[in-house]
Amino acid sequence: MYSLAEENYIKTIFHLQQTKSGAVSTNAIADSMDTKASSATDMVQKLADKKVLSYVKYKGAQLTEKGKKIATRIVRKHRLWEVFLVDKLGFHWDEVHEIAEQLEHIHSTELIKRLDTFLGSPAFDPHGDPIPDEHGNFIKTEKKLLSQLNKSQSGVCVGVKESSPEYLQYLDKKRISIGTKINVLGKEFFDGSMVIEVGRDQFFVSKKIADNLYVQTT
Amino acid sequence: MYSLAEENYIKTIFHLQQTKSGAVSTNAIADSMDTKASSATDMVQKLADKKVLSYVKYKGAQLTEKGKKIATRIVRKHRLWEVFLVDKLGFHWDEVHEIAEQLEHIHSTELIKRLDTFLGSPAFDPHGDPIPDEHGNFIKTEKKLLSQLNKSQSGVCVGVKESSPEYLQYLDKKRISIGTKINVLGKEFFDGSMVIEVGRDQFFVSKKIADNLYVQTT
DNA sequence: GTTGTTTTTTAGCCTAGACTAAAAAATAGT
DNA sequence: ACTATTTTTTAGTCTAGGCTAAAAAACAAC
Repeated sequence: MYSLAEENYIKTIFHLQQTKSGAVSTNAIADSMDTKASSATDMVQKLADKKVLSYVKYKGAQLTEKGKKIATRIVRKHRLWEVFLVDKLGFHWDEVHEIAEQLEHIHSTELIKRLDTFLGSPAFDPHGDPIPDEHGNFIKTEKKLLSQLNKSQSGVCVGVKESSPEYLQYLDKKRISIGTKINVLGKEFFDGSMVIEVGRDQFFVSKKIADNLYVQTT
Repeated sequence: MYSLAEENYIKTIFHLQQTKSGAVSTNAIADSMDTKASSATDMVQKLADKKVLSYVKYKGAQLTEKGKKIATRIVRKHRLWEVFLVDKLGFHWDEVHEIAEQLEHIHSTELIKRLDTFLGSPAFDPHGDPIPDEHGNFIKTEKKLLSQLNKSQSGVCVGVKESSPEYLQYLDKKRISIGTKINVLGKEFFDGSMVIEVGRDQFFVSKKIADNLYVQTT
């Protein structure tokens, strides 16, 4: 069994090594956990003793298979709970992260098995991120920002990057939500603004807006 | 905000002062928390500083109104989660306590409000214990052991005291579950055994069995 | 009321996990 | 290749929450 602190480190390292390849520096860990590098060093050494990760002084840490398994289990729990909060309790997709951060640390494999069944074994969470299965396998999605698409490409909205209430209200007004298909009709290279098609509507979006929306391309 | 340890102490003291009147001794707290009296003393002093309880050295602790409010909120969460686990996820009433012990510490008032609505604002948990409302008020039930009833009295099954799988299987076999009405047809004073009526069935139960079943009398 | 027993508290120590400040290694600039 | 700078680690300290052993208060017995 791992402590709350250990689980949080494992999860953070997992996410960091998803984006950047190679070993993760203690500084990167500390930064993304809002703590100090010295604390990260301590914990990384402790986790190395437990064979959760391999660690070379001054070089950084890398999760072992064991570590990755622990991490995906936590991610699975986090995302299943998010589905629960949105689908069953009616939370908005933007309100659930913090609560799921707490729920992901509940220990009970039986609970997760039953929760998964109760939710209909969803493959994606409300932000469009894939939910690992019991064995830790999950679908790798090609998740891009809307602003990365070019003219006449299209994608399905799967989430937002940094979500303020104002931004979410904007999306509501334009009838964009998870699963909405978006076609890029035109793109202005000068300022990155776009003309997009949503349902029958066609309208202009600034780069700032396109920079905050994640789409899944097929 | 209170730490996990603090919340557990508050909850334990609350339960102890429900059963015994007057101040709760540090020893009683330590016993029911599986810790040492010295640790309980430390924590009780800390909680007294925070005005959660009043504490007189060598005399014991008593929750203040503030403390009781905190405690009932935790109890409310615990029992709502138990309803969720049984009603929605299909757990048996006997399997949920440990998981609810963890879930009761999730912090989010909005979550509890929505969970309550989702569950249909239940008044009782799967063990027959009343669920406090948002303001901490709850129904005081007259909960007795079956063995405390006399001839020709009756009660509704609301829970078990110490539940082993064997005992629960026995109840299943006899078709006794939460809500089952039980009439006492006879009672033997020599050994405390009874003849009871459940539905159309009439049968003999030993004192040991009658000592483990909670009934609510009307 | 003195004495023995039990209960409760105090004093001192331990571990997890955080921190600061200083030392050491790695990296960069010339 | 040699400094200068940045990154990372180490050493030492702090707090929360436990623990043990000893001291102190409360209670019981005569």
